[in-house]
Parts: sequence; structure tokens; C-alpha cells
Amino acid sequence: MQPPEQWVEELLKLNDQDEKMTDKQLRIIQAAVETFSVKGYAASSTSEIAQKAGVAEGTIFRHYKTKKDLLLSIIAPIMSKLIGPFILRDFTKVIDAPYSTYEDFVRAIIRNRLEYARNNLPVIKIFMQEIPFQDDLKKHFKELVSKHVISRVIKVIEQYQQKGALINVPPLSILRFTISAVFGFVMTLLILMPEADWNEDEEIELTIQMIMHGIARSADDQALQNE
Amino acid sequence: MQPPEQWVEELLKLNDQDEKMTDKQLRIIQAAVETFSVKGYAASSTSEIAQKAGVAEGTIFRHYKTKKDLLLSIIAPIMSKLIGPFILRDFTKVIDAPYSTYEDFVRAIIRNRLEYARNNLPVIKIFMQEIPFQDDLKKHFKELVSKHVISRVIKVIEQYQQKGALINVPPLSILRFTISAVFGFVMTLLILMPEADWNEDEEIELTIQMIMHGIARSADDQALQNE
DNA sequence: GTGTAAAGTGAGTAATCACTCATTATTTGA
DNA sequence: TCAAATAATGAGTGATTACTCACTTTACAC
Repeated sequence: MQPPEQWVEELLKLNDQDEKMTDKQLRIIQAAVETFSVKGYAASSTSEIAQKAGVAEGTIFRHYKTKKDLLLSIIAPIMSKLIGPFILRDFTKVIDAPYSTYEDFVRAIIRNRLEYARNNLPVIKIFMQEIPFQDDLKKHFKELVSKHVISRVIKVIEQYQQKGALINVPPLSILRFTISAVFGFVMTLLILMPEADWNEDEEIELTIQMIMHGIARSADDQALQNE
Repeated sequence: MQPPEQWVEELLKLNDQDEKMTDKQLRIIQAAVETFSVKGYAASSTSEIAQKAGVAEGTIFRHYKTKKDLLLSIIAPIMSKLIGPFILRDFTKVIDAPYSTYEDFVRAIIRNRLEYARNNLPVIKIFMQEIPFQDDLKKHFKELVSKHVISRVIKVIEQYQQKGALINVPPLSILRFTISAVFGFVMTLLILMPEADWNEDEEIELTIQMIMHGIARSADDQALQNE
């Protein structure tokens, strides 16, 4: 069993019940995260999780009433953390920051989400794999995203549009486009092509450039080349 | 049981064994697709599929040796269809077409993939939900994508870069960016926000504009606004 | 119409599963 | 140190599952 990783520390921080997790409970969670992320929740047995954790199967049910409660104890805390940058307290600073550009905003989001994803990959995998099947969770996450992400970022986008920094198209379309590019970047880097030799800082800047200015060569650039 | 939909016709077309599917086999597949896409493969029982298809459970095993064979019979054919536009015969036309732009290329891909996804949504859902857990399939799909999509589209991108139409950055980055934007668009439209009132043609053009020119307002645009 | 092959059935099987609970072990507080 | 509370155990349970197979039904060829 590996030493605790970042995502374990995140889980500990988010423990709502202020009670100290026992060593065995911690090992149960670690084993569950490993098994759920590799095999999927439905194909993972409590027997296997117990063996992997080095505890009796009944011990799992000392701590969690059902297998699903174990899953939820892993997934539920991650939802607010996934939209963490957009939580009000932190987010207000971004909007009010002087000299701030949408570009800086996107850069901060990419770096922050990339770092978070890198340190919480197994739990994020479980979340993405399970959300299609857990209607309660899906609904709750949609509400969280709608309330904390979409409405807020759209306000940010509108402000930058009024400043003349962003094109005049529906803010939701800009949001969708931005999130697609960021998500595709993070997914490619961490899950789809982890073995590829990306220069990460360059790719971040490149991604931001492409988001802001696209991939078409401008007429100015072409004129310069023709000289 | 609904009348056959597009994805059923696609499956019939791809039947490798040139044998006619019986009515019951067809109903088994339809029921399996419905159940797998909603509950996931591991949480779907052959008993439920049989009931839904209106056949005896043993009938499933008359046609498929294992439950997994049933799944594979649904998923495997979709892999080549997912990269269909990039298959050599059709793809060569795109490269050789006169007056063709990368923008037209992307537009064609978006329209084609959107139409395909719309008509094959349940099967695509199953594919995306299962690929993380089926190592053989994942490996095979990666090879298909690598051989037929990445290598080819990178050649296209390089050609447009030489023509001066695209910026001089690594082609793989452009590919990643383009696919992210297209995928994000299709996912949003069909799965994440199907209830939103998108004007589809406008959003396609918008997405292409943002891919090509980004979302930053150009200096020319800003100067015009200042007048 | 008859015989054979193919399709279909559903009761049954062995295995697996989430979970229980009587018992044992460990921890805690006085 | 001791009693009570808490944590842990693992054999057992009832339910569920993928699959089998003897039997029945249907289709096909002559």
C-alpha cells in the first residue's frame, strides 16, 4: 500500500464529521479509490477492496452502511473542489484584480485545474466514470456548476466584452469554447497521452494563444512572410 | 419496442458474418444497447436485457457466447465508424479538393460527426463509458486513431501551415485544440445541455470562427469601436 | 407429410455478491 | 487494573448473476 497521496489529504480535509479517520478506514478508502478507478464501481467487489486494504470485509460496513455510501464518501467531496476556483471567496479576487485580462484568467484556471487534476487523478476518474449513472449526483453537480461556474464566468465574459477585449458573441458560447479547450488540454496531458513528451509550460501558453487568437494565420502575419 | 433506429441500421450494415439477424437477435441488441447505455455494462443483467427484448434469457446465449461478446458486438463496429471521415478512401478527397481551406475541413468534420453522433448516441455512450475498462478495445482504438486520424490530420495541418493558412506551432497541438473544440461542442449539444436552445447552424459557424480566429477582439475591431 | 436442423425456452446450477451478526480483540476512561 | 465502549473479524446468509442444457417449438428441404 502506497503512502497517502494528495487526494487522500484532500479527503481528510473535507471530512465533514470532524472525526479522525482510523488507519483502517483510510486504507479502505485508498483501496476503494484504486479499485473503483481501475475497474469501475459496479465491477468492484467489497471483498476485493477489503483484501486490498488488508481488513475484514465486515470492517468496511463498520464505517459505511453500504457500498454506495463508500463511493459517495469519495465522490461527493470532490464536486465542490472541482469547481473550487469559482467559489465566491476566491473568485471575487479575480474579477476585481487590476489590469486583469481574460487571458490571465484562463491561464490561472488552466494552471490551477491542471495541478488539481494531476494530484487527484484517480478520484476524478471515478467521478467522471460514475456521474452518468448516479442521477442524484449528476443533478447536484449540474446545479453547482450552473450556480457557481456558468453564471459567474458569464459575468466575467460580459465584462471583458464591454471592455472590448472579447468578441461579441453569446457568452455561453465563449464559455463552452474555453472550457472545451482547457478540458481537452488537461485530458490529453494526463489521461489520453500521458506518455507524450509535452513541454507543459509551452503547451499552456500555446493553448491560451489558440483560445485567444485562434489557429488561422492573420493577414498581417501572412504579409510579413511574403516580404 | 421501438422501430429500428439509425444505429441499428449501422450495426446491420457492419455485420461481418453476412448472415441475416433474426428478429429476436435484433431485439436483444436493441435491449442491450438501451440497458448498457443507461446503467452501464457491469450493472446490466442478462435477465433484464432478455425481459426487455421479450425473449428467454437462454436465447441471448444462443447468439452470443458471453455477455461480454454481446457488448463487443455492439462496441467494436463503432470504432471504425467513429473515425469514419478519416478513412483513406474518403479522406483523400478532402486533401485533394481544390480551394479547400482548413476552415472548410473543420466545418465538414463538425457537421459529419454531429450528424453521426446524433444518430448513434446510445452506442457512443456505451463506448465512452466502457473504453476505460476494456484494455483490448482501448489499445485497438488508440492504434486506429493513431494510424488513421492523427498521422493523417497532421499531414493536412502541415500542408495548411506551408500554405501560410495556419500558425506555426506543433501540428499535434493544433489537432488537439481542434478536436477539443469540436468534441466539446458536440458533447454540449447532445449530452450536457441537450435542453438548451442552441441555434445549431450559428453555433457551428461560431465554433469554427473561434477555432480559426480565437475569442480575443482584434486591434482592428477595437479601433473601429473607438471611432 | 416427414425428418432434420435450427431457434428458442426456462428451470436449474455454481459462483459471486453486499451485507449481517455473534464473537473476539482493542481502546478508552476512571 | 478493570469495565465498558469501540473496533474488527470472518463465517454465514439470502439475493443475484452469467450461463447451461434437456426439452420444445419452429423452419426448412425433400
